Amino acid sequence: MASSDDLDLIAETRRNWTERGLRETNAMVAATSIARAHRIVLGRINQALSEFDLTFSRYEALALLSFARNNSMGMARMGERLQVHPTSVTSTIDRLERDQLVERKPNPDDRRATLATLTHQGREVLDKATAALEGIRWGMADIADAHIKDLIDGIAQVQASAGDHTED
Amino acid sequence: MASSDDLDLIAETRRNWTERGLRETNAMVAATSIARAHRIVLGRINQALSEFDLTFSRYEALALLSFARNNSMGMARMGERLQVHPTSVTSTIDRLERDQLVERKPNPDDRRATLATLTHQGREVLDKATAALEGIRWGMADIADAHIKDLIDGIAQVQASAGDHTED
DNA sequence: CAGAAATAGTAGGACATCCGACTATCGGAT
DNA sequence: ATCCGATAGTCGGATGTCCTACTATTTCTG
Repeated sequence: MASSDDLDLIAETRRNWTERGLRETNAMVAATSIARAHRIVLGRINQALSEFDLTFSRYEALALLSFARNNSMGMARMGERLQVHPTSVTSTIDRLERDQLVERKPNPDDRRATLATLTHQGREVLDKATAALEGIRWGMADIADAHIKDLIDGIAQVQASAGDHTED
Repeated sequence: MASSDDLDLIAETRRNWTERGLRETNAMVAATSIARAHRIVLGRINQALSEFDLTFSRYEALALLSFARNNSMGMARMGERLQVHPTSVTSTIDRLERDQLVERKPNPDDRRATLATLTHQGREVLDKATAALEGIRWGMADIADAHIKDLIDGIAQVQASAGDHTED
């Protein structure tokens, strides 16, 4: 089974590092595991979304707008909510606007600001894409719900610690 | 504290989706959490590595070569071990070779293949970078070791399930 | 042994992400 | 009222990742 190969891979990596005298092997394994899990899960999700010419980043942006008042939100606020750099928001909205899923509109109260607004077409695509993602359980495949909860708890530790270190 | 803001963010997202009637909210939260944890941890690691003009991807490649016989390995095998696409290996080795941390050498036993070999300079940079990463606990900051172990176990479920679904 | 299938690596293109720099605008302090 | 720092958004550049397509070899098959 390929799954046992994967576990062997990690075990061997840990062994190599331990032989070399590394202290924080658990932290090292966690970091590499997060990177690999990210590639695995994002790969599955993006494949499911490719049918709609979407990526997970763009999907998240659409979903965020769909929860906002008037389906509309300033770009800076989107960056805060999605926890990405402002220039990433620009890039994401560029592509969503190109595909007519989102519109840029000026903010009448602040001429610096731009409001991203979900279009009717954007809403329709979002709903279909959501159904597709539910079908694949957001890339979590056949992992038991109990395991998923443990995973969320573990990652929450990372996210919680992030708030205390963003001010470097 | 910003950390509670982060948790609020997740809680609010979950609430929004639940109101909309989503079934697999745990899977959804897990997927978005992995993506954000990845950005957080990789950001910390890459910042620590920037001092050495390295990124985590390139660091992983150097480390992999350092464990190989003769500090040398075929590119295809590197892709398997790092679990990335062959073209990503080409790109990574390109940059490592540009910085003279790795050399490409022909494989005398197979004229299709190319061996990536760690240079003396690459080994020195790797050792310094490893010390720096230990200093920041591979981006896992002040998370308790017990929590890290739980996180690893949770992610292992994702990786284990990956082997059974790559043949789509 | 000749042709087909598989494998190794690269080239070109699309995206997502970050950083530094830049313009426009807002707001507060003097 | 005016000047200066903070904020909103974009631009250009670098990197990492994937995909498709292509060349060069190797290996299998009939």
